[in-house]
Amino acid sequence: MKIKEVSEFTGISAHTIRYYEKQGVLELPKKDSSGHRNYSDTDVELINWVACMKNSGMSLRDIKGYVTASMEGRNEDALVALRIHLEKLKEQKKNIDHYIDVTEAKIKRLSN
Amino acid sequence: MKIKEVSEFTGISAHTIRYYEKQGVLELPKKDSSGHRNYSDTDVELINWVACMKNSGMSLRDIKGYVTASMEGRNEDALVALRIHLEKLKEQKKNIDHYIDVTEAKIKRLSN
DNA sequence: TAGCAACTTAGAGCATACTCTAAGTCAAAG
DNA sequence: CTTTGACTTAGAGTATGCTCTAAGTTGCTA
Repeated sequence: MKIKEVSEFTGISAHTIRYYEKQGVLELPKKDSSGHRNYSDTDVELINWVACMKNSGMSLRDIKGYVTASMEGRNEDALVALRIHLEKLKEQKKNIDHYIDVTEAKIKRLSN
Repeated sequence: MKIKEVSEFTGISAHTIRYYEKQGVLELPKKDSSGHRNYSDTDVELINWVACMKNSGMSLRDIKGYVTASMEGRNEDALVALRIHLEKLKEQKKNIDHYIDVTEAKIKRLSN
């Protein structure tokens, strides 16, 4: 897959994919004979999961930690990163539930 | 209340409160004889609610919209801002629930 | 073979939201 | 009186995460 196809498939812009590679969040894929990025199915799968983590609010620093552990076969470290993120998501959910309550209450108070 | 007390009460730093005033998110409070900010109970109450909105992820632009409507007595506009924010919170909650599921599934898959 | 789209790089610019610095004023405590 | 600490301002700097630009190469299509 070329970068544009990956971009369309994952919803991350080509600019952003290159940016992630420059930041070390993603590894550079193999290049074809004319120097263009050529992504394997495995690469695309990883980028897709990165998109998911990004959308769920994981920081690039943490995504990089996950990806690096993953690429180096440090499976336990990758899992730890995911578990920490999961805890953050659950915390966020709790906070949002609270803020929904508070905002609903405020709206009710102002509606009189 | 002086700015430091407001800062302690609301959890927003004095720097940030001044920044909000410069950005027009908050109105400048009355100043005492030596030119220091002197916040009324009403001011503090508003800043506290601003802190709540900020913590729940409302952008400064939207908080400014709410505060301005509120200060100008445009109650319906203030309410609309809150209702829009409430919808965003509910959307966020849905997304987070989804990402919790996805992350848990990923963890399970990697745990084998 | 000319044109066009898609690719490449380094690096600049932007949006959001702070966060800090410099230089100075002012009031109360020792 | 002088030191301490909180306050004032304008404005610079930081962090995150893009987003775009410039200048150039490559490869398909008419």
